Amino acid sequence: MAINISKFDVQCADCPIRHRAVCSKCEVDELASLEDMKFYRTFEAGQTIAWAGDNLTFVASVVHGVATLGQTLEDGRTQMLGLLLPSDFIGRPWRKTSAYDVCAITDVTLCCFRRKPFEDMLIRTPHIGERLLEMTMDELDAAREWMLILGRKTAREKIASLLTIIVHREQAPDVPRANAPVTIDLPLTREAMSDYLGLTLETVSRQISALKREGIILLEGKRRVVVPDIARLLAQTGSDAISHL
Amino acid sequence: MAINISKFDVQCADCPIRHRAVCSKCEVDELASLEDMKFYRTFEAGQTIAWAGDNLTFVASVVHGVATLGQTLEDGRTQMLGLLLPSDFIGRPWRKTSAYDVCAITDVTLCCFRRKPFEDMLIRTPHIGERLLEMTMDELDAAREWMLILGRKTAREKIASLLTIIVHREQAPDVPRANAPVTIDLPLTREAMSDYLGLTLETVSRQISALKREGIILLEGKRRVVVPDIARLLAQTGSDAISHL
DNA sequence: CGACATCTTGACTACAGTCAATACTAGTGG
DNA sequence: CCACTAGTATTGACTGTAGTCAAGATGTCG
Repeated sequence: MAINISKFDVQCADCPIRHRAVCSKCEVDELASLEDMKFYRTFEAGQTIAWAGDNLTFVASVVHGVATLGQTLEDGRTQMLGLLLPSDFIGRPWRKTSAYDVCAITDVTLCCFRRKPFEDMLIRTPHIGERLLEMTMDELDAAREWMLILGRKTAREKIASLLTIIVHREQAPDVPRANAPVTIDLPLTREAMSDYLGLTLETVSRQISALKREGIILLEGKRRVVVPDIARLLAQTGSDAISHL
Repeated sequence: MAINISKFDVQCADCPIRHRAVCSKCEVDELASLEDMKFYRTFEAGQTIAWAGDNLTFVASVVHGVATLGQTLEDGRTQMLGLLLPSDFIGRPWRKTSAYDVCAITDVTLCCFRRKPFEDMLIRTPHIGERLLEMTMDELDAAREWMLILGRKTAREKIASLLTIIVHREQAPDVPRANAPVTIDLPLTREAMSDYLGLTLETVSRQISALKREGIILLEGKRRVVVPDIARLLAQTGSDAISHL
């Protein structure tokens, strides 16, 4: 597992996730402390960042790229537990090992902090803890929304829900414009979608074909989806309101 | 919805959840502030504490009893998202409405704080925020464990997992004794179990009957379960390690 | 005892899983 | 440039698990 340590010396002030990551509430002096501690790591698409149970000596923010959080049963069944996008946080303070598998699905850059110094900083710097609390609560809401999808929705509803969630994330939520067509690039293979939704990849494929056949979505290539009318897609999700991640 | 405001004036020092709840890290002076703010509320078994979308003017700790966190699709399908046991926290600071249905399944006593003063206190008192962060992270881990159960396990594995989790909670985790028989009282009806596991109540009933037929569990009445050999039950869960809630 | 909740069991159905063949796409090397 | 391969996606035929509908059993409380 080759790990590239790339020290760009990106200034926090210029950081693309400065205003959303765990550091977003920090004052200039606090940011300076973090700046001293931080180091970058990059992972290639497909690389595993950590296996469940691995020692994790750092915590980190995703700067670029997409990673997944997942868990595996001994017979190989896997369930994806979350998508990690830029500004999302990896690791848990005061816990030595990773509870989940973390995999880079695109090339990923992490802004890392060794765990112990970060924990000390967390105690000394309430702004970090406050932001981490907010982010953790958002994750919890997202996880609970997924529980409803996993436990109670049909295959078709699951696919529609996933697409809806991705639409809401890609298109910044500021403009809730009526029914202009929306194009999304799926960052996921059919198999990754199936791991996310608790389905098989064949079922995912069939449901996507069905939605296409009915004109609810259009495909441009395999990974690019056009939604001509979001309302029609929403009607397939089984619930009117889908929120975040 | 009759709400009883019972002002026992229980001293925090004597509180049964003093050392596990959101206040557990507080110093005496901090505790005194909380003591000034708090008020008790009780709900009868079966009562709804809040519906999803309701205005929630308070946050609270569960002192006595068991409540559930759930979500409902418009056609009536419901998914339980968590069990709230004594010391668990209800509500989310800085959010005005409840994101979920909260129902008392036994008589419940809550230690409540009006939201706004609690938010102010949270900023002034890092000890509270630290504890709330810990608790939220635990909830997140529990929710993610459930995602795996909901998404990837068979009906039989789901039932075995639920029983295992309840065993681990009832029996304090201190004694990991080998294979002494364990008795548990289910706080849940078959329907509640089905809502938890994303199954129908008929399937729950059938699987429990099957486990009984095979001698993996014994029933004393409908709600009391004896597990003669935990290892055999664990072997039915599909995963070797089940952690918490 | 009767009324109502809850639970169990059976017969049948349907949705999604499994296994397998085929198609599409992109990348590699002759 | 084309042939070959490997990874990804689609589709079909069949199976099996859990859902649905319904009857009856058990249990609890007035």
